[in-house]
Amino acid sequence: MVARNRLTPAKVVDAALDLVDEHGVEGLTLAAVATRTGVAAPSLYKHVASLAELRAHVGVRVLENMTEWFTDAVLGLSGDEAVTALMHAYRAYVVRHPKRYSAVPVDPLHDEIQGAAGRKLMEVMFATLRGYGLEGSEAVHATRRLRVIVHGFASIEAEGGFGLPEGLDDTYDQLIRMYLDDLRGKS
Amino acid sequence: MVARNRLTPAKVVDAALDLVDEHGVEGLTLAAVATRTGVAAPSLYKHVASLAELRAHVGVRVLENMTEWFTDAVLGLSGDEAVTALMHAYRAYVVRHPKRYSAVPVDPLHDEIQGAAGRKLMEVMFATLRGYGLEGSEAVHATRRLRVIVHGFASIEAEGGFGLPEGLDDTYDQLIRMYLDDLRGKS
DNA sequence: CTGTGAAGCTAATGCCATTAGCTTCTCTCG
DNA sequence: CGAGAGAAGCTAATGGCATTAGCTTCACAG
Repeated sequence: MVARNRLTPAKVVDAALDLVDEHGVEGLTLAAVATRTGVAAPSLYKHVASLAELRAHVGVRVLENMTEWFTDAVLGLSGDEAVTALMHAYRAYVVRHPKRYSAVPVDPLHDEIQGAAGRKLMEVMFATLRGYGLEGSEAVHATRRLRVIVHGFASIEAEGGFGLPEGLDDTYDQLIRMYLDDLRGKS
Repeated sequence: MVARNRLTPAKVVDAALDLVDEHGVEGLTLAAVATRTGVAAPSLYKHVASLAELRAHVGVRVLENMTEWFTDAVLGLSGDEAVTALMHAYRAYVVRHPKRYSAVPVDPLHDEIQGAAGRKLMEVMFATLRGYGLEGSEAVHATRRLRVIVHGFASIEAEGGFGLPEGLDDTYDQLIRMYLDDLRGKS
């Protein structure tokens, strides 16, 4: 029998993610996680090596969540439809969880803990561009351009960086069209 | 006569900016600024209200610096030449000062301290697009798209977010061309 | 020559992460 | 059934940091 109220690394990350969603990255503190999980702060070290590591695991959780969400969004679609769906899904995720998105480091690829999760997310983007007949570095460039657009827009919107939210839907539609035209123009 | 070794708010921000450049935002601590300015930590409060305020002032400094740099870059140019110069200047600034760029909040527009500096920077972008005959909200959208691209690329590059730096120049050139084509297509 | 205000200092508080070392509980194996 | 080992939790202690309070000093103005 597994004990009932036992804390696990997963539960610690759950609590941490909730804190990030509610109060942003600055709100993620071991003291707060301890309170929320009903445990003394030093006890957390039985499940997590440090605050830094906990932050990394939260990042993994978010990256995996995004990957799942985006995969669902593009399943069964291809070409412009798939790209459009992916871009809308990306924005929708960030609008729904703005603080969470701001907490994910932009450079997960070289991180020991987050590397795999980051690469999987990139894979989804890369795969979505299949069918455009891009070869070698062309595909890499196209993926990068896509990432620049979705991340650029999302990170600004997540932090309220556009003045008024007036017409943001239009701006995003224009970005999507710009990207699709660009893909087409290079074929 | 003004005393020689007197600390001033400006000197405090100087030291803070150096710390950010060297060790990133996390490295910006009042204790470190105190050491670097040769003063006891509490003495800083004679010049700065809090660590948060100091961070905001560092942000202002960077925004002003960027504005100056970009203004120089586009002076005397117009149309595609001006846009290209602005985009290259943006990337060049961030490559030269990556940690500094990461320290600037993405939402300076609504901040009491940084609002004016943020708006001036946006003004430069907006003005660079003069001459394309964009009317009303068209100009707003075009400015936003430009910002999305330059910020998206720069923030990823600044944190080493692209896998290898292979071919990043090409990727950026493609983004510039994409944006220019987009501007042209809408005229 | 004096006194006032700014700039600096030391002492103290409180929050947080992290470490050390002890206790307790649970499951496994004899 | 009965240890005993290992995991998970706890309290106490340390050290870094921001911030506040209240004192001292010093340059300058009158």
